[in-house]
Amino acid sequence: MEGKRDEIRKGPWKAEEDEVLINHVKKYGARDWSSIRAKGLLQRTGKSCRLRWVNKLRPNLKNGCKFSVEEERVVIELQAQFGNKWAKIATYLPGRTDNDVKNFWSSRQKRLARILQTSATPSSSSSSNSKPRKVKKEVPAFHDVPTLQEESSTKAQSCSSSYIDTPEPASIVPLPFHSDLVVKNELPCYDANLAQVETQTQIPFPQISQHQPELTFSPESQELLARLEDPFLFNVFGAVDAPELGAQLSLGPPLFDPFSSCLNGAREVRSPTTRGTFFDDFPSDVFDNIEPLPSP
DNA sequence: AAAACGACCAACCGCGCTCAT
DNA sequence: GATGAGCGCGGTTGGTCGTTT
Repeated sequence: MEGKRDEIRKGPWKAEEDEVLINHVKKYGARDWSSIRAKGLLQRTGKSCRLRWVNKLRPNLKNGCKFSVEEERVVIELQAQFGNKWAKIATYLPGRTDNDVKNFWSSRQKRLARILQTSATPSSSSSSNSKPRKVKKEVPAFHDVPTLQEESSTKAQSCSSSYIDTPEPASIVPLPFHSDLVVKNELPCYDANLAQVETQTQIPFPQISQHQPELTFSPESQELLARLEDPFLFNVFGAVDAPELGAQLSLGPPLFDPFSSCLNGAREVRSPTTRGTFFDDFPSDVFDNIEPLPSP
């Protein structure tokens, strides 16, 4: 009874709770989180309230938007520089939270790891045929590449970031290998902020060329780079799934404006001649020359 | 049609820092 | 200077949804 009142509520937030929290922030600002519970407004810890506000309720969040290619590149570069300082990295990505960045990076790492693991798996292992499905499933992971934003159609409703100003929806046509195109440096806040950090002057991606020794990669990325030397392979990966690799090899620009696809909910129509089918036709033993990664 | 699997995301937890007392 | 509350951050977990077989 009385204990119930003091009970701290956990789990998913209800709309009513959100409303209370928003009202509190309107009145008192985004602080005094603990007072929310002290006042009996919510049975949530201050910590939980703050998290909810920061990650979901704050204005101008890009909830439901996939990371764009540009954003992904920013994350990769900044991660190489700062390490897992997600909050810091998030400050360079308007509308993104540290949680977003963290989740994104985590997913990406898993994906990369799986790709590499698959590619490093000797074809002999497939002789067992124990898990044919696995192999089949791994390959398409590559042509997840241009479709980072694909699912945005299902979840993108609130991509109303203040800085996103996309006049017209970009036509979502995969342009697989336009490596001659130059990535436009359109990161809104990125440059301005980067200017404060000396070592970040290299970040605008167009300058990334085939040999750019000053580029700093995380040890992990360097390891990946060291193990994957087939440039053609990287081209297939494209600029998204292994952008740090792609950057090194001067891969192409973003394939389309992800924000647009996010905003209009359009779903990318994959050309039959994109990387996807490319990999389908790829000889399975092409990866045989890639050494397996040591277990981390 | 259903099971298996992977991707993604929201939320929690623990630790460390800051600041007021 | 010591201490405790509040807060921020990074790591982790669990649930949901979509895809593949």
